[in-house]
Parts: sequence; structure tokens; C-alpha cells
Amino acid sequence: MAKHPSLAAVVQRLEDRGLRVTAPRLSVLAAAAAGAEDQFSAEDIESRLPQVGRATIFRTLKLLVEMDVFCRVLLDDGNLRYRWSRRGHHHHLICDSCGAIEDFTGCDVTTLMQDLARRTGFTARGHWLEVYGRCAACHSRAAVSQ
Amino acid sequence: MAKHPSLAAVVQRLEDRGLRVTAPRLSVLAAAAAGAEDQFSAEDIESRLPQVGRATIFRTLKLLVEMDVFCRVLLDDGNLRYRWSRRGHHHHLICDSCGAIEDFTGCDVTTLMQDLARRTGFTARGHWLEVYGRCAACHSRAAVSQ
DNA sequence: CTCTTATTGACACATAGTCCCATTTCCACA
DNA sequence: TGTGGAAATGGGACTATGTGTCAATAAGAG
Repeated sequence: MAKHPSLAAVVQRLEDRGLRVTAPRLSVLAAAAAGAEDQFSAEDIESRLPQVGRATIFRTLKLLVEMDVFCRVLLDDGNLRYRWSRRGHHHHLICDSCGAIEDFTGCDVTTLMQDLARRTGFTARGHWLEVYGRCAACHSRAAVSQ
Repeated sequence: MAKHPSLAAVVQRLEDRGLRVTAPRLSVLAAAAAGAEDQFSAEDIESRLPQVGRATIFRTLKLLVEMDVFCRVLLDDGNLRYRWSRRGHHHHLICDSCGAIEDFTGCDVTTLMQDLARRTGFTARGHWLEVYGRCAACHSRAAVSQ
């Protein structure tokens, strides 16, 4: 699966919303695709685009997160990263050891929420879940080196 | 149940860790207990303690979070709050409408994690979960006003 | 080609911290 | 009781991640 959706698709979605497809917006998308990692910080984008105003970069990041082109990932140390969104409801598995981020869907938190409503009367509208641990690759790597 | 544990218990835990029980640390605890709400921001503490250095306030907050005296709560808007921890693994139910925060334990995310490990090979070490929605009190309030 | 509106860039300001370093405070031990 | 070392503090600079304002610019519609 591609790291990120085609530019054309994003452009289409901008147009559908009646938003303009401008050079700075395309630059941010390009800069986000440029990194070696599939995740990036606001600062990464800033440093790759010295010619684009800082405010514009943040505005664009915010817009693209709203449009579900990017998603935010909360790292264990409290830092925030951006990432191409796989679109729709999903969560992240963040590897402590290599830092890789995987998505996961099939989130049964819904069941949990229903349970919760029964027990406490609290109705969940949404939730934020990040999982920290060790990915399969780092497991085998550890197994080999020992 | 009390909003927060006795000061003596916290003092004890500081001593157990070989840390000093200093005036600034006690001030932060007092300031945290002073607010009307059971939650507070770093800024709340700062403004209640103009005589204590900012660096000290942040150091102390961090220390008390590590000691599980306070916990951090991630609000829906991305802002962070501090809160007396009920100690041990728990999550938060944050009411959109009145802003109240309830704790909940009996978190069956564990089951989810085991499932995850089977499916993806990812072993979870920990997770962060915040739930947003509407509390029981706000439900009944809404029912009455309609 | 021009009008309108979206968008941008610059800059100031805000929040939530961290880092460094000189000074102070505390505690233990002589 | 005095003192030396370690822990803790306060001040200030610095960082990261934003937001708000406002005048200038650019895009698309007609």
C-alpha cells in the first residue's frame, strides 16, 4: 500500500470543499511526502519550506488534518507528529524501539463504550487511543541478537 | 471519596524516594488542591504561586505526575490538564457539555491488546485512552430542558 | 479585465515546557 | 555546632507549537 494517497485525490477533495489549490498548499503536501519517515513534525515541514510563511504551514496542516488527509499522533513523550491518514477511524501502534507507527482499525473500543454507558450513564461521542509497545520487526530483531 | 489523597501520604512517598519535602513542592500541592475544579492547568498553578519559579512549578508537576500523584488529561481541543490521580491504571471520561472529568477503571483495553498481538505481532506495553462524550448529569439536564 | 473573496506572509503574542547556571537550602556527619 | 556536598530553586534564555491581526496578493467568476 502506498504511503500516501495520490495528490490528485487530495486536490479533488480541496475543490469539492470549494477551497483553492494553491502553491503553498501543494508545497506542504510535497514536503510531507518528501520525508524518509511516514511521520513528520510541523518543524520538519517548516524547515523544508523556508519560502512558505509559518502561519500558512500551520493553517495548512490544520486544514489537512480536518480533511483527514493527515492525522495527528501523540508520542509517548507527549510530542505530537503528523502522519498521512489512512482515512476513517483508526488508531496507532507506536514502536518504542524503532519509532515506527502502524495503523490499526477494527477497533473494538465501541464495545467498551457501550459497556461504559450501561455502567456509568456516560455516552461516548468519540475517543482518542494510542498504543505503545514493540512492533513485530523489533521483536524478531531482539530474538536474533540474543 | 476525597478529591485528593492526604498530604501526609504524598509527603511519605516523597521521603520514600529520598526526595526532599520542600516549601515549593508543598505550595504546588496546596495550589492544586485550592482550585474549585478537580482539574487544573500549569498556568493555574503558576498564577496561584507568583513567588515560586516557573521552572520549579513545571519540575514539580512533572515529578508528581511521575509519582502518580497527578495525572495528565488530554482535552478534546488538544489542551492538557492536570488532575489528582486516582492512582493506578485508569482513563478519563470528559464531558463535552459541562467539562467534568470522571475516571474509569475496569479498562478492558487489555483484551483488545491481546487480540492485537495475535493479529499484528505488536506487543503493547501501554496505551493512552481518553473518552469524550456526555456525562449522566448533563443527559438528565438536557432531558429536563426539552 | 475586473471584482470579490480566499489566501498568504509578516509579525506579535500565547502556551507549555526545557535547559543552564549561579545561588540557596537541607541534611548528615564530624 | 559547624561545615561540606547534594538536592533543589529561581531567573532567564531558548524551543516547539500554535493563534490572531492585518495589509498585500492571487485566483476564479463573470
